[in-house]
Amino acid sequence: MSDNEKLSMIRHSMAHVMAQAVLELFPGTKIAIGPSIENGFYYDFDLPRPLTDADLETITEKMKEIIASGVPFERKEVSRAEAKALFSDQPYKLELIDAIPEGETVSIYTQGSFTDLCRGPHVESTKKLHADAFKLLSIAGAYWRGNEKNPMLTRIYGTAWTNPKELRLYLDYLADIEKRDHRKLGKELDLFSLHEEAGPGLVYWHPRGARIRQAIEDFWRSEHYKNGYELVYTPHVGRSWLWETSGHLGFYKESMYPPMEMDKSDYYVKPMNCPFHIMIYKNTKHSYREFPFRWAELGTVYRYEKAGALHGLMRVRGFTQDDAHLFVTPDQMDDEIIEVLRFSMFMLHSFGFEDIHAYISTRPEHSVGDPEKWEAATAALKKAVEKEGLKYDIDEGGGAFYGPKIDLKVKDAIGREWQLSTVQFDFNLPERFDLTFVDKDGTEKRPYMIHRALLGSLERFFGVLIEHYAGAFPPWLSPDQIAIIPVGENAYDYSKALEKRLKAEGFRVVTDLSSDRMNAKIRNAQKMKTPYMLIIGEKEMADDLVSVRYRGGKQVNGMKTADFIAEVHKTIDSKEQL
RNA sequence: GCCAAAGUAGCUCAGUGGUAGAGCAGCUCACUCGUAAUGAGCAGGUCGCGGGUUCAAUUCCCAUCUUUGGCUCCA
Repeated sequence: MSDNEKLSMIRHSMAHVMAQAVLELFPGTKIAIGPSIENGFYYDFDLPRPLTDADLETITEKMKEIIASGVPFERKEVSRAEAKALFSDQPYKLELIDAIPEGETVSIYTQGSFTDLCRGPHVESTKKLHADAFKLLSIAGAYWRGNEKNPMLTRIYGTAWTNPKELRLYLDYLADIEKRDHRKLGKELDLFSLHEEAGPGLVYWHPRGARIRQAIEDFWRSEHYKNGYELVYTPHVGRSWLWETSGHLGFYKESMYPPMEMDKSDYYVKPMNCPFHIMIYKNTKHSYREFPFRWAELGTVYRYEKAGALHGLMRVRGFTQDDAHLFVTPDQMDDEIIEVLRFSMFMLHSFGFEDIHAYISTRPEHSVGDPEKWEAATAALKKAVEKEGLKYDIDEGGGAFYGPKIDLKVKDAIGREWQLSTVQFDFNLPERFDLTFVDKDGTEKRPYMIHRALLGSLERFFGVLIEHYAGAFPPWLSPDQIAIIPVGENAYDYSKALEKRLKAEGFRVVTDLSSDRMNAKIRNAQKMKTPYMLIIGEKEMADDLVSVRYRGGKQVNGMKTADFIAEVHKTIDSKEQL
């Protein structure tokens, strides 16, 4: 048996123990399901009253008693009728029994006073569980069988491991996640804010956050020009005609901000940029000779996200997509996709993401467009990921109704996966807007249209970056790259002159002229995770030197200022982390 | 949208049926200091917003907004 199977058995058994504890503490509770999941387990209950965090303690104590009692887990196969009789007062279990396909065995597991309908397997006895290697983590709501039409049950999440050391490691990992939380760091580093009174899900980029965004955007724009893109700008609102034609008013209306009426027309704030880029395309008749078109825009869009779905920078109502639309002829498709993917990988690598996984989604049941085109497009996507040597999974039928796609997910510094890039074919909009070009033979043909975003949205990407770097950005992205710290007042003028000199090099520099002690200034710069701190006093002033304190704590005293400048240039230009 | 919890000073948080408190940040003054917090003082809050109960509500109740953890959703 693999370690994973063993762990999942422990977790599943732990879920049963928890259910027993809950039933003993809260008689009358209806139990639903309780599987093992990644890192732990949960069980869904229909409880006589809501639970509090204090209840988790009580349940934990009860679970420890059950574990200590060392009762065996006993499997028994029963008939459907027996099972129904056993669970006659458990409506969710009855529903589950009815869902078991005819002819499949129905098994139950019993430990102590608790019997559950369960396929198993379980550990032999609660002796095999470790009373100090589990922890109940949270109480949450969850729909019965995941359907929002069904009643909402109370879910208790827990984590369980083979020994206390593993549990501690996992809890440390959770603490690390908390430390990296972009909402917390966003406040501490003064990067951005959200204002409930001014509208939820709308992001305010503070100067320090804006510097990072500026660095990202500058890089993004110059790379797009280098890679054969043109940049465009389009409006933020459009008349209903645009959204009727695109079809968004038909299938996406509930996610759009409501219309504004003006001159007897309805105007909508854009939830996406594509129809606008299409208007540019339609402005003139196109020849195959002009192809391909690659139009990119940092386009700000607004979407109505359900209140409960909002989450820091990760899920917002207004955001800027690093969007581009490619219009290509059928014979350019393969090469273009390869290029997009290569470009995408380059961008992600530039931001320190090395571990990248691709997901290709193919044609769903309900789709628009010629199946042959779907085939060709999907083949182009596969060819591209293979050419790039990317690991990939295929999500059969997981594409949007309008075309197949590749999503790229990156692993961050602590192994969490984030979806960033997406490349999607669109067989819907060219049809709806009747896009054409004149081919070699003089006939009008339909171009292929490809949507792509490399970073996803700047807001979300920013959130991911904050968590990836835990706020300690590589120098090329740091809001302040260098903090000058004069030792005493006599070094103030010199420090100001040095600041000017470093700024002339293009560096982002601050000088701390506050009345704080030098130690406090170092502490403050360190807390802001500034990569370079320059300590300036008599010695440095005398010989045009700097004493460098690096963010990591390393010190190099008496460095020639010119050498320091060269070193910082090198680190910034190479986009290295410090 | 659903279940649950929370909302007190700029931040982190304490507290109470009798109109609020700490630390940090801010401001003022003194100190000018050699690698993660100098000291003293001052100022700062309709206790999320609306309603109800009460002699009295920040505290109890209802409603609402927002946030958090999940669920659903993410074309």
